[in-house]
Amino acid sequence: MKEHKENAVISKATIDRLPLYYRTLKLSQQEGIEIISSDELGRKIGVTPEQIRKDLSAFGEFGKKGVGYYVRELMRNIGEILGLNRKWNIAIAGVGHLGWALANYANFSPQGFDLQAIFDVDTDKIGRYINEVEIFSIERMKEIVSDRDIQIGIITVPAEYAQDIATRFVEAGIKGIWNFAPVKLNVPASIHVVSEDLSVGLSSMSYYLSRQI
Amino acid sequence: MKEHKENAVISKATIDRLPLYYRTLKLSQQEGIEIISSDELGRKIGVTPEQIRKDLSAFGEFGKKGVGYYVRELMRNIGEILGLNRKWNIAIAGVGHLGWALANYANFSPQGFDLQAIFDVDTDKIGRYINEVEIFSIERMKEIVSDRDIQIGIITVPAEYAQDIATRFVEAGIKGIWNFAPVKLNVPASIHVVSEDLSVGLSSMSYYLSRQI
DNA sequence: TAGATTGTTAATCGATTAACAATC
DNA sequence: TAGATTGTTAATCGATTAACAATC
Repeated sequence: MKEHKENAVISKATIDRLPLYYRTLKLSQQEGIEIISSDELGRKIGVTPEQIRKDLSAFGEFGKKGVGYYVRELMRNIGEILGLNRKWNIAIAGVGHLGWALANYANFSPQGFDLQAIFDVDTDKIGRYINEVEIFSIERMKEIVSDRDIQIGIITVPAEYAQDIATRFVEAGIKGIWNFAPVKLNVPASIHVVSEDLSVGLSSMSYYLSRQI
Repeated sequence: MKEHKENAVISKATIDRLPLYYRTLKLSQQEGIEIISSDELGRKIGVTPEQIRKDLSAFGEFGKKGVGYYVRELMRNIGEILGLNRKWNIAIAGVGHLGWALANYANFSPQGFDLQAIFDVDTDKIGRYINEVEIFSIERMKEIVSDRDIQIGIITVPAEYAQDIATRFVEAGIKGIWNFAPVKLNVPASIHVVSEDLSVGLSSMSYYLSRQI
């Protein structure tokens, strides 16, 4: 088997599909499936088999011609590509409804994401715990991000405070931001920002339904 | 001004940017800005001005050459395109952390989305209210979706129940599904599904940070 | 008028799909 | 071996970017 093809630029679309492959493989494994074809995997995910083979080929040769993919092996390979074998320390800023929901989300740790701290400005909330994770004052962000080696910051504060929080996260030494506030964040290019803009989903839904109903 | 160019197929990418334009125009309007150029708008959103002009040109001519776009007018036009002037009745299925957060999300109604009902299986929750919206048994879905003319269903149940809920929503007469469960839903092609797969965001973040740190 | 900025066509870039040789 | 399925190259499709005439 070839090693990873370094140098090749891999499309964002491909990267975004890898987690789907990983998740579906995991489910298949739990069902006791040991070998899966790109056809079968694609059917489960809603992606063409050619797409899957193309995506995977960017990283190596993980299948067996005439046979398919060994579920366990492909899972391990994709997990390695995605860096899921590694532990990431994360922090949430903003304990509103969404921040609270995310802080209670149980599936972070099995995926290697370890919630280390929660930040808020509300003095009523500071000092409390959500699932054994302490809520700290935002003033202590730098100290705690550094002490606990937190690499990823999650922003669930209202839009008007999001840029300030992003800047604080960056100054505290965070490397990636998962942003739920509906604003464009200005951060250095070295910081990786993933934005979840929930308002887009409903509006685009409205567009499509308008033309139909 | 031309009317909407019917027949033209508009890319999903374009549709997904319209809500960003709309939101940014709204903010600009609140700041008292009356005219905005594609350049300025693009700078605020993080999109090229050419992209904006191209996107808008699919629907008509909304600007004034040499001047820019009248904020109020462009907002009204995009709102109309997105169907935001219309009222949509929505329902949430699943009062977990995320469902609860969404049920408490205050910004639905100003955007024209009216939460009419919440569904759950938990008898402790049924009969209670979240922000004056009642939680009903899932058994009553058909009746309530029909009575209240609910067009959009939001799925925030655990992955293993999502398909069942989707099927029930469809049978109840819903036209669109906003799905937060990490599964591919099998529904008739006429049903518009928007999926928010939150697990993808963190995993892709992990990919990019792995190569960097 | 001169400068600015739109709307649109053409060029480029990127991603998906099709086809098929390789091979298990 | 024959059938199945991968990995990859080529073809197609779609989306973005560049360029510029139109015009306010």
